[in-house]
This record gives sequence, structure tokens and C-alpha cells, in this order.
Amino acid sequence: MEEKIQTMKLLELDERPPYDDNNKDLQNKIDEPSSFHKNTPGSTLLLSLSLNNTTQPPHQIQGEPQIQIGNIRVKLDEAKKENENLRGMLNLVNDRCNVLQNRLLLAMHMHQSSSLSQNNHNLLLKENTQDAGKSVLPTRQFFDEPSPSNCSKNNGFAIVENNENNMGRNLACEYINEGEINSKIEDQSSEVGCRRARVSIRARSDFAFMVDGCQWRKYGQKTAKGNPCPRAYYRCSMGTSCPVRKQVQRCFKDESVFITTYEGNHNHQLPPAAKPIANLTSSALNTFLPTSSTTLQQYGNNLTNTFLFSSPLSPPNSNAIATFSPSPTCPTITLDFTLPPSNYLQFKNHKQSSLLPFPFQGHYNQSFEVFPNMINNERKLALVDVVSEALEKDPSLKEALFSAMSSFTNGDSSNIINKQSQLPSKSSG
DNA sequence: CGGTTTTGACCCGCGC
DNA sequence: GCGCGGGTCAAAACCG
Ligand SMILES: [Zn+2]
Repeated sequence: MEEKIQTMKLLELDERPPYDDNNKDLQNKIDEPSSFHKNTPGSTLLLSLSLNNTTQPPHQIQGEPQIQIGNIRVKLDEAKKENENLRGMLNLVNDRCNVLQNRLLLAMHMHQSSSLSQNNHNLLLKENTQDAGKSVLPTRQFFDEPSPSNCSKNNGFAIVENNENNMGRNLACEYINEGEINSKIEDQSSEVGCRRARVSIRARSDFAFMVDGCQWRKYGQKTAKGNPCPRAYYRCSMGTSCPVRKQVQRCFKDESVFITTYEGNHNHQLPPAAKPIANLTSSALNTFLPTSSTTLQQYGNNLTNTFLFSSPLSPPNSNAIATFSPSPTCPTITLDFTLPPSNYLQFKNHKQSSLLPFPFQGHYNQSFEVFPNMINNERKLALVDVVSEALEKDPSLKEALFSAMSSFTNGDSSNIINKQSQLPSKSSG
């Protein structure tokens, strides 16, 4: 696909005048040999083709070899940019697909749970609304669509899409005190009284998470109660005053396991190596944090909820067990990657009662039926079957799913294009 | 010399 | 109000 588009660009650009402002700029860039080492594989192919052209006999170049080479390089550069944009767009679509898949599973689980415990749920709601000021349902609000009336009656999460970041959906979750919403909207940098959602990752020490692509500066170390292993505190040092922090701690029970907790969103562009983890954390936040149509209360009265999580990482890390602690003060999503990589969820026995074997109630190791040879695509196809069947059987599920996902998809198609245009024009910066 | 790590002091929220 | 514990600060040490 990339090569095809590059070729099309090449043809279009053939009609350009040999000299314009762009050409001059690019001619300057060409003088830097290092810029040639940053080519994508696709553009490397074109580069070799264009270089072959320059080896033609002089009479075919018609006396202006510099101009010809310049033109080719202009085209090359354009193609490279286009290539990067497309790649970014593809990544974005992949990420969103992944989030939607997880939300789908989550919504289905919630739908099942809510229908089973409707009475309990109603009681819970009644109890909470009576507890003035403290237990009002948190809802997600976008800062670009402030609704002070809603916010003032809903102490809760405001989730900000960080448009400066190119890695897709990057979320900050802030806890807003009643009456503060207006000042919050005006001054998003204010950190006073804020609580951020966290994503905690449990992984083996040999796991790819050990090197997450970011630069961190250690600013503290503590020995937490109940765990003799010290907990280290790091702050992102890639951007000036980047608010992202992480904690790293060995698991007491299994010292080969590290628990890394991320908090906040980067205020700078991320290197390619840092994007997988950033995508993972934002994907988890997108999946589990309340939307405009869902609330933390839908997670029920449990202290934690456990789900299968389809991660945007490539195998063997494409699945994790997600545990969500819907604490209003510090909601935490824990992604457990310490399971054997081949343990995929059993989807074939999708009777209504076991449509999704969630929650695992803390014993998920025993709850898995193993599909050792099931690759990720097969699993996704199986998921489609399950979802289709469930939607046919239960019309109300359609409505539930629609409302659960509407905030994610509504008016958002243009967002993809906007995000794409924010992608960096250079592969390094 | 500038950036990072170490580490004791300090801050602050929470439960009693 | 007090103590506890998690989190942060900041000065000194360290390092390339
Ligand atoms: Zn950062």
C-alpha cells in the first residue's frame, strides 16, 4: 500500500516546476547525509530506484543533473512524509480497534452483571445519592465540551485528550472538587487537589516492560509497608516538566515479577520505542475509566473487578488480566502479564451463562481453559462470533453496547484525521 | 560540569 | 489532634 501511494505521489510531483521554495529547502536538506539514514523501508526502495536513474547516460539527463536529483529527492521526501502519516493513522486505527474490543467485552460483562444484580445496584445507587457530596457518581467529561452544571453535581473524572501528543489517545484523569470545575477548565495545568488514574503493570523481569523507551529520573525510594522490597519513584525526564511518573517495585511473593505503575500523560512527543507502553496504558484507561454513559458504580460493589484484557502489544504480550479498582480517589488498572503467554481465553463454549467467564474473582489462573495453539487473529474471529450471537439473542444488549461506546465513537471520526495531521513530519526530532 | 542517584526530611491525607 | 504511611523534595554524592 505504501509503495503504491508513493508511486502516485511521484507521478503527481512530476508536473511540479523544478524550482520552488520547497525545492530550495529540500536541496539544503540533501546536503546532510544523515537524513538518508532515517528513511523508512519503503522509501529506501524508492531511493535505490532514483539512484538508478542517476546512473543513466548524460544525454538522458539533458544537462541538468542537479535539478533532476533535486526533483527526485523532493518526491522522496514527500513520499516519506506521506508514509509516516499513513503509518501513524494505521497505528491510531489499530489502537482504537483494540480499545473498542476491550470495551465491548467490558460492556457485555457489565450488561450481564447489571441484569443479574439489578436490585442490589438500585439499592447501591439510592444509598450513594443519600451520601451527600462524597459518593456522587463520577462521570467522564471532556474539557472541550465543558458542562458546568453536570460537573457541579458530579464530583468526578475529567478526561483530557492531549492533542499535543502524537501517540494516539493519551489520557489524563483528574479528580475535580465540587465548585472548582470552571477554574479547572481554564487552568488545566493546576495540580492542586487532583488525583490521576493509574495503570499498573505486573510483568516478569525479562519482559519488554523493563525498558519502556522513556527516560526516567529517580526522585525517591521508599520501603512500603508489607513489602520488604523498596519502591522506587521515577519522573519522566524527556520533556521539560513532564508530569508523568512511575513507580517500580518488586513483587514480594515472586521476586522475578516487577510491578510498574504509570501515572499522568506525557507533554512531549514520544520516541518510537516508548509508544507501545504508552499505547498500552492509554488503551487500558480508555477501556476501564468511566465514559459519559458509564460510571464507576457500574463496576459494582466489589473492591476489584477482573477481566481479560486484549493489549495492543504484539504476542506473547497480547493478552493480560486486567484488574480494575474503581476507587474514586485513585482508580487503578492493573494489567497482569505474568501468565504463560499461550494461555488464551476459551471462547468456543459461549453459552449464555458463560458468555464471558468474568469476573475471575481472584482465581483466574484456574478459570482459564487453555488454547495453546490459538493465535490472536483466531481469537478475534471467535470474539466476533460470540458478540454477534449475543447481540442477536439479546436486543437490550445492543442498546447497552451502543451507549457504552457512543462517547468513544460519536463525532470522533474527524478526530482521527485531526490526530493524523498532528503527526510529526520527521521521524526524529 | 551537567545530569542522575541517594537518602533523610518533610508534607499531607486518612483513620482512629 | 495525633500517628502512620505513601509520596515528594532537595541537598549531597556520584558519574560519565
Ligand atoms: Zn514524559
